[in-house]
Amino acid sequence: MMKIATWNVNSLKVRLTQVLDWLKDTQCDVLGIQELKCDNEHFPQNAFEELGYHVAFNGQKTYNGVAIISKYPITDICYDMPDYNDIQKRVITVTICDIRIICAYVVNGEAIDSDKFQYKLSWLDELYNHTQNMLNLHNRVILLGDFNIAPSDIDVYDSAMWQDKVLCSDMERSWWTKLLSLELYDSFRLFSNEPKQYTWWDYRNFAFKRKLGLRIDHILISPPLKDIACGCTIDTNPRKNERPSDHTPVILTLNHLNTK
DNA sequence: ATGGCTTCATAGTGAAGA
Repeated sequence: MMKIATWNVNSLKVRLTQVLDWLKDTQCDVLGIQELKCDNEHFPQNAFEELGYHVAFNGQKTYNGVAIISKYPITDICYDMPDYNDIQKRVITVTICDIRIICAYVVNGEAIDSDKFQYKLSWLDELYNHTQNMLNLHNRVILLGDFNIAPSDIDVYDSAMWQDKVLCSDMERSWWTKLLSLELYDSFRLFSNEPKQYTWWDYRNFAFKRKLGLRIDHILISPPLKDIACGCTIDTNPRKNERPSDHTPVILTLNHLNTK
């Protein structure tokens, strides 16, 4: 059994104790983190290594930043997307146990009519190309992270209100469909068709307590991993912490994986 | 209800997140 998770922590500095406690509690093998909001000089490498984890990170001051934490050795680290000139640190790609893992923090996009949305669309095109390249080179591929896309109306607390809004627009959902047509699977939906299964809730208006959320954090897997996937769950417990992240972790479980 | 809350930043008429 191997547990692989994604979690947008919204500042690793603020959330470090919560992340370390969560790793101890869940015994997670691999964790992709987004929104570090810390530069590489301040990444808390020792704290993870003291728990027996390896780390790879791609951070910057103030915003963005991604990392991968692993009980197994990390090799072939690729920072950013090689063919895309982007000062924002949103992607890191590594190999762990012969699985190519892409950890991504997708651009939010602010609003459909904004410049940031145009940046989001071009950025998504580049992530599609990068993922396709990885699939051409590797059989076992995982693309995980904060996608800032709710794939369908059952992933949204008020789909009428969110219709044509950023995170739910036809443009973003078309990209999602195109991405999955590379033969990737939304691992959460392999095991559940239940609506109202969310990974993010607004800090405001008691959104978590009122169950007003979105499912925007995902773990996508290639066919050989689909064959050994035995569960994918959303762990809402960290959202109940004092000073929580607004996102909560998603955990994929794989069976029969040779970790040598 | 164009607000609500949180973080990082600076001391703003804040910016950004989702």
